[in-house]
Formats: sequence, structure tokens, C-alpha cells
Amino acid sequence: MNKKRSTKNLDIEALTLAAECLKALAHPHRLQIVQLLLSGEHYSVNEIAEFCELTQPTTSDHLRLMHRCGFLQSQREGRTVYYEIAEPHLEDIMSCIQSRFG
Amino acid sequence: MNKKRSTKNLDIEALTLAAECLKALAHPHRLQIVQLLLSGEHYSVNEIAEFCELTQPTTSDHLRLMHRCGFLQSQREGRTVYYEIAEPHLEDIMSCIQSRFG
DNA sequence: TGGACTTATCGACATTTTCCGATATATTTA
DNA sequence: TAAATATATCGGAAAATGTCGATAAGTCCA
Repeated sequence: MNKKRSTKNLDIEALTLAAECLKALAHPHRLQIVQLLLSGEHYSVNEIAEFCELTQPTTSDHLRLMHRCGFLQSQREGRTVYYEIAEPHLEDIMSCIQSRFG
Repeated sequence: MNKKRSTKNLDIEALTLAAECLKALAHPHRLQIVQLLLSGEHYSVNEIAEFCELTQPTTSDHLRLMHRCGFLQSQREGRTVYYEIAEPHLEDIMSCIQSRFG
């Protein structure tokens, strides 16, 4: 049994989606954001902007990009929106990156 | 002991390098090339170009990009250059991608 | 309701990426 | 050596990305 292999070669369409997600991670500040979110619970947009030394709109753009891929999720509390990690694999991916580039 | 954690938060410079490598993977055709190379032993530039339906120069550009990151290695045999996977982790990464997008 | 505060979106611009054709380089063979 | 073949590099056009300032939208409080 288990004739159907668990991993199969993807066609160009699926690879385009995958590349889309990888691109969402392939940016210094976005990696920095992921690292930050992994280290704590959740952070507001302004906290993240301050930490990364980016303007608020730029930070919001980065967050939106990663949110769209399902990497992050957000929850509003009053006028503050908190972002946190939504994709558990990000922890493995980051520690893989950290062990290679640290 | 082992006081020093195996994974430490990276500074923005290291994250820039990491992003550089992720970008080298974050492209449909480059993922396709990695998938192909993982499925066999090694392939020539022309074989890869034909498989991906790209021109030879474009294929060569993609290969150079991944070669520079250490993802691929090449060896010349006569006038043919064969490329193969140099980074073992690519297999894990691809099967992770395949299981998510397949 | 009006003002203050936080986040999201938009338009514009600079930079980067992607891709191709043209061409250079390397290697083999006649 | 000359031609043929395989790959690499270069220049430029088109598209995508990153960033910001301006501003819209959502929320709280006086």
C-alpha cells in the first residue's frame, strides 16, 4: 500500500504558487519580522516597524504580504492589530536558516 | 553546558544573505530545475533548457544564480556541462514544498 | 460628535529581476 | 586550423519589487 508517493513532482502552476510563498520570505526585513514573531507572542504593527526601523506603511506592506501567504495571522484589539505566526513550519525553517547563517 | 543555543537570532546582515539564498529558490523555473535535478543524477544545460522550455541563455542564468548560492555544482565533460544538486537540504525543502502544494 | 491614535491603502518613483538575442568562450572533430 | 557544438556573458527592454509620503479607514475616548 501507500502506492501513492507522499511527494510528487509539481507542475509549473503549483511551482509558481510555491515560488510566490518563498518570495514572501525572501527579504531581509520579512525574515527579521518572522524572527521577531517567533521570539515572542505577538506584536503590533508599530512595534514591528520600530524594531525593523521601517516606516509604518512599509511594515504594513510586508505584513500583508506574509499574511496573504498564510504565514501570519492578525487579531485586532481595539485600534491595535497584533500579528503572530500562523504557519508552524516557520519555526523549523527559521532555525534551519539560523543554523546555516548564524 | 551547551549554553550557546544552536540557533540564535540573526542580525540584518546575516538575514540579507539568507534572503539572497531564498530568492535564488523563489522562482518557478528554478524550483522546476531543482525538482528535475533531484529526480535524476545530473543534467546538461541544454537538457534543462528543453525540459523547462526556456532558451539556453536564460537557463544558464538560472543555473549560475543557484550555483553561486551553493545550491548546485557543475562538472564539465567534454563540451557539455552537467549540473547537479550540491546542497543536500534541498531534498528536504523540496519535499516540504511538494507536500504543501501538491 | 470630534479629536487622537493605529493600521491599511494608494500613487509614484527608483531599483531589481527576468528574459531574450547577439555574441564570446571552450571543446571536440574533421 | 576550421567548422561544429555546448555553454557563458553581455546589453537592453519589460515587468516586478521595495519604499515612501499622503491619505483613507477603523477604533477609542472626552
